[in-house]
Amino acid sequence: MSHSLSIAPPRPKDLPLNALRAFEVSARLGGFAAAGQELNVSPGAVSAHVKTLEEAVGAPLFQRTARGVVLTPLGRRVLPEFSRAFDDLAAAVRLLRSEAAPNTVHIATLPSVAQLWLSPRLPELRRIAPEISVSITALEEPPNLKRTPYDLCLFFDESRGQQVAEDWIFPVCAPGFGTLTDPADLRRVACITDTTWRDDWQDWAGQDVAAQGPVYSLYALALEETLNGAGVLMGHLPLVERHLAAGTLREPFGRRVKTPRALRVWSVRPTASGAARRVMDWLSDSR
Amino acid sequence: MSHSLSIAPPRPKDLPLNALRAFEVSARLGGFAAAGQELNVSPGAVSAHVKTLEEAVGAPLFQRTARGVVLTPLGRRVLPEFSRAFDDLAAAVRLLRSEAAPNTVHIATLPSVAQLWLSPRLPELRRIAPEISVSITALEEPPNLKRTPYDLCLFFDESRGQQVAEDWIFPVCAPGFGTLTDPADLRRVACITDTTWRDDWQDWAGQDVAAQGPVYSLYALALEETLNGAGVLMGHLPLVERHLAAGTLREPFGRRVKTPRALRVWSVRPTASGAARRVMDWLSDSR
DNA sequence: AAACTAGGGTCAGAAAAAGTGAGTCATTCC
DNA sequence: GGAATGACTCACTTTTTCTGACCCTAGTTT
Repeated sequence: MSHSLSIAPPRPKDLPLNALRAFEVSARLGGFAAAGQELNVSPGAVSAHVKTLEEAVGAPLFQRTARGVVLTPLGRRVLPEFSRAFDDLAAAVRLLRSEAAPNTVHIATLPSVAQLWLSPRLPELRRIAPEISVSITALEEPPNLKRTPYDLCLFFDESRGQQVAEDWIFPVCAPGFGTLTDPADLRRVACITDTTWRDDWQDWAGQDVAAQGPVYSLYALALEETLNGAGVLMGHLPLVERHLAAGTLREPFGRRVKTPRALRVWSVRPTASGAARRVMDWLSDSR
Repeated sequence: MSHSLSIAPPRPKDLPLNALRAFEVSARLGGFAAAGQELNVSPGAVSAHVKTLEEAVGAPLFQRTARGVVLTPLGRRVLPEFSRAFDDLAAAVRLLRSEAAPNTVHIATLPSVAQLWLSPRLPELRRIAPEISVSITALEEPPNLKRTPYDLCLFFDESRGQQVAEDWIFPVCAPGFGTLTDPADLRRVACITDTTWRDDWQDWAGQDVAAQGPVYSLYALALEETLNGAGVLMGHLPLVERHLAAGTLREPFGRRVKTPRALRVWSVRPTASGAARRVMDWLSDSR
C-alpha cells in the first residue's frame, strides 16, 4: 500500500473536459481522424487529448494498431456513460440556444442546395413567417445532429427524415450548346463533373463512363460554367428545375434516372422546437 | 427575417465546455465566488467564462446586482438540464477512475485529521488490506463529492454519512505546563486557537471568552506548540487521545463538552465501489 | 516486390484560452 | 460612516490547444 499525504498538490485535479470529449468522440467514431472531423480539429490534436487523458487516468483507453485504434476493455466499459453524458450536455445546449433565440433556425445543408434550392425559396418563407430568422451553414456531409448546434439537416439521403424532393438526374446544357441527339454524342463534348457526385455519369448511363472533362468542387460553379456553354453537366432536378423552366438550361435527352437519394430534411429526434418544426414543414411542402 | 449564408465561418462553433461548467456551478452555488472555490479558480475567471457564454448565446444568464448574481428566467430554465448532464459526466469520470484503478481510494479530509487521526491508523489498514492504495488530500472544507474525484470524505459534520468518532473538546497542555486548577486560571496563560475552530473556547466555556493567545492555521502545528509548552490548546478528543494515552499531553480540568459535529465519513451516494466501501467500513470500526 | 494508402505518433512553434492579482465600484450590514 | 461582500476590469502571465510537417506501420494495389 502506498500513501500520498499530499498537501503540495492540494487537488488530484479533475480530468479535463475537452480530453473527455475527445475520448468519447474517438471511441464512438472508432478513430482519431474521424473524431477530428467531428470536432473540427486535426487528428493530432485528438491524439494528444486522448494521450493526456490516458496519462491522467493511468491506463490506456485505446489499443493502437497500425490501421487505427481499438477500444481497450476499460474504454469499452466506460464509453456508454460518457456518450450519454455528452448527449445530455448537447441537449442542454440545444435547449439553451432555442430558449435564448426561439425564432432562429439553424439549417445545415449542402453548398449546392443552399445556393440553388434553398436560397431562392427563402423570400417566400420570409413572407409566410417574418418572425423566423434562418441561418444556413453549408457542409459537405450531414453533421451529427446530436452533437452539433443545427436544428435541421437538408441533404440528399436515402431514408432519414421527410422527403422534400425526388432526385432525378439527366444531362443539361446551355440552350445554344450545339446538337446532342444521342448519348453517344457525349463522347465529343466536355462532361462536367462535381466532386460530391462523382458517379453521376455512371449512374445515368448505367455503365462505366470515363468521366472526361473538368471537375468542380462546387456544383453551383459547375452550373455556372454550364450556363456559359462550357459543357454538359449532370443535372439534379431540384437544383436545375428553375433554369429549365426559365429556359436558361435545356435537357438534350429525354432519359431521366431517379436516384435513391432524395432531398430530405430531418431534425434531432422526432421533436423539433416550434420554429424549427415550422420551417421543416414548410420545406417538406415546397415545390 | 435575416439570413446568413455563411461559408466563411463554416461552423457556428459550439459552446465551450468550460464556460458551460462555469455557468452550471455558478448557478448551482448562487455566485461566482463560490463557483470559483469549487472550480479552484479565481472569481474573475468564472466571471469571464460566464460572460463568454452569455455572449455566445446572445442572452444574459445572470442578473447582476451589487450583492451577487441572480439567475435570469432563461438561466433558471436551463440550469437543471446542465446540472444533470454534468452530474452524469462526473459519474462517468468516477467510473472511469474506479475501473482504471480499482484498488485506489481517494480520501478528502481535514489537514488535522489527516495528520493526527488518519495517518497513525494507516499501517493497520495496510496490514488488513495490503492491496488497497490510499491517497489522502487535505482540504479545509468537505468537497462536493458529486463533482470532485474523491471517494470518501472524512470531516467533522453533524449528520452526513456514518459516525467514526465523537467530538469532545477540553483544554490540554504539556505535562509540565504549570498549575491549572480552575478554568479561571486560563486567564493567566496563552490559550492557543486554531483557525478552523475559532469558537472552541466559547463552546467549552459556555460563555464569551476573549480568545487571547496565538492563532494557528494548522491544528497539528498548534498541537506541536502545545507539546512544547507554549500554552493551552482546546483539544479534540479524536485528535489528542493518543497524546493523552501516551502522557505527552494532560487534561488539566475534568470538564469535557461534546460538540454536535462528530468525525464522520461519507461517500458519494449510498453505494461506493468495493475498495472505498471497505475503507469506509474500516474507518467506521476504528477505535 | 514496390508503391500506395490509411491512420497514428511526434515535434516545434504559433495561437488561443484561461487564470491571476490588484484595483474599482456599488450595496448592505452594523 | 466604515467594514464587508461580491462582482467587474485590465494588464499581464501561464497553460492549453492546435497546427503542419514529418515519420512509422501494416494492409492493398499494381
